[in-house]
Amino acid sequence: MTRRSPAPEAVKAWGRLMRVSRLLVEKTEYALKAAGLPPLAWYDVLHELAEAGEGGLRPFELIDRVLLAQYNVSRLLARLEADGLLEKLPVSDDGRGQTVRITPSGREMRRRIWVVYGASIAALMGDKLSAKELETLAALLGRLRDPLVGG
Amino acid sequence: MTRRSPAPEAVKAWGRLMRVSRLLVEKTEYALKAAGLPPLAWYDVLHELAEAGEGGLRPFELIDRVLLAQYNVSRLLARLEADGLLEKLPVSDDGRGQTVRITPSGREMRRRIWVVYGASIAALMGDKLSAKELETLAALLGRLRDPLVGG
DNA sequence: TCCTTATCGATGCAATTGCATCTATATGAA
DNA sequence: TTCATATAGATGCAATTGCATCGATAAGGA
Repeated sequence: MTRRSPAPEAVKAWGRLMRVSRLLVEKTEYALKAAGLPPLAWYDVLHELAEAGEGGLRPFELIDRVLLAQYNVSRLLARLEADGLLEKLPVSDDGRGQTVRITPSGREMRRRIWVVYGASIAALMGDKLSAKELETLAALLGRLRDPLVGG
Repeated sequence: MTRRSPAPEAVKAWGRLMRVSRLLVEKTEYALKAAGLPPLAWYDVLHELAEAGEGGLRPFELIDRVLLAQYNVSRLLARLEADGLLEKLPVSDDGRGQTVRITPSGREMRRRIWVVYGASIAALMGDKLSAKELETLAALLGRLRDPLVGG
């Protein structure tokens, strides 16, 4: 990390990015709460587990995907398990680990969250920019990802 | 909030926005921590207070500007005050409130944080996109702000 | 004036997060 | 095998956040 000072355009874009992302998260979390649903992080985990299918995922695989710290994943999984949304299975070839698999309730919860979450995305992004603009935005944001991060 | 489901472009842009903003915040917070400096939220407050000048700001004015909940601002100000970075003054025409003013130490701390924060912005945004692209990004993000929010 | 309601800011308590560390198993070198 | 090191995941404890509410002052109508 060099010690140069940033271009004014960079500062402006940074400020907008920080402010807008927080605003959108806040509004979405609020909508979920108002609907009596759990927070976004739960959706992220359920989404990844649903994608992973019956084979499930190891917690350490989840860590990369959901961008949470190890201890946060550990505790989040414990909460989801307590709610019956996923199950932890021992993994045969590694006694340290476990495999986490989504349950039918978990899939149902994911679906219920998506009704509100998806609507929030539609209202907060889809209604504000055209498809072309959304693609431009996604492309520009993609260039800000760490080169080490694929996808 | 309608119950429509979002366009694929909206979902993709949303995902990028969520992921990139978290990634950039994380990297910046890490850089600050590594330099023995306080978190970004401290900078935000010190920045606003520095802009406000000797007249200071009322806490409720700060709430809009830094996009934090009232109780978070209340406690954040208490921490900054405990560190001597700001002072709270009674306000003559409103017995309920106070005015918060930055101290010289506060200005110095703001400057020190900016060395690292600014460098982080330069590295994470300035180096990744051209000035023109940064302007496009800022303009698109600007359109995502709530219409109620000015600026 | 009196009373009701609104606003400003603080705070008790529970939940969550961050940090450091722990236990247990795996891996790899000697 | 044996020991040192690395990795998977959990957890004790402190700090922070979120929620609800409080105390105090203001504002506005009867």
